[in-house]
Amino acid sequence: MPELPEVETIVRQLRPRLTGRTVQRAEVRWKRTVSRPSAQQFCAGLAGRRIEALRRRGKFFVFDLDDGRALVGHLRMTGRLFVGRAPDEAFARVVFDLDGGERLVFSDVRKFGRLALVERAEQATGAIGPEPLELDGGWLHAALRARRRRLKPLLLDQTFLAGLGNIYVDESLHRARLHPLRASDRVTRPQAEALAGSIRDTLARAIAAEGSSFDVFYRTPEGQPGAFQDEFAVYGRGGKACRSCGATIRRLVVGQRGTHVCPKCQPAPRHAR
DNA sequence: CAAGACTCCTGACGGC
DNA sequence: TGCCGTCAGGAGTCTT
Repeated sequence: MPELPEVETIVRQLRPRLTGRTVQRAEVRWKRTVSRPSAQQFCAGLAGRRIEALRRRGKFFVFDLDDGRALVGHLRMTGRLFVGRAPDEAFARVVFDLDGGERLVFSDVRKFGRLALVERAEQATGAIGPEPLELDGGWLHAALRARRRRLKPLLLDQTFLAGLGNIYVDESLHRARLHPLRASDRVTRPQAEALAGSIRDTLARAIAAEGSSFDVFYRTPEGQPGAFQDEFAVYGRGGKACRSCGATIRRLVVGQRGTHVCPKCQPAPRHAR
């Protein structure tokens, strides 16, 4: 599942290849992939537009266009972006013909991914929380205490913090030695500092590794897998030994999400919400 | 306000 | 071998 590090990697790789390019034509092959406006208006609005800049906001990628509007997209589970040929043409949902004869393909097996053409990027991203790469421990402490939520679902909530998904929440909580069921309003200041640090550090290391690829769904636009899955401490490691203490990693379900914890490093809270 | 259920999708996987 | 049920999961919506 592409999360912040994967989207960041994709944007970094696409930036030199797409900046300054013009979209000559857009073709929508699966209408629901375009969330707004209509597929027809989406194509008409993009024709002839030059891509001025590429950036990321949370898990969204944003292409700023020369008319002031923005093409905003979310990969959700299985969305992928390719310049040139898509490995499997059957999953190409939206195809952009660029100047110079190249093309950009939005491919998506499960069809959850979305693209939008909007006046301002915020219209597509909604009011999401701050970026976590420079997360401040003091801010996080205050924000956690202002809510009464379990830590994991709160960290997954994009309106609270933008960019974390199932993998990096589990990894960050383990590194901070906090249990996912811990009540957010019972996190101490030092624990919040540790959590902020582990989130920043986990994301930075994942970006350095160009993201995580443990199934066929995430590849960089260059077609390469990421390498961060080799550094997972808990995610997908249920039944295996914790690398820091040797205890057996457990898999539980929190908020309908597969969740991985080390019972020794992350003791269950007395006051779980 | 918090949390659970349900929905959208399809490939992968376990069971027989 | 092959069919079938179940599951995973980001985020929005609805219900409790």
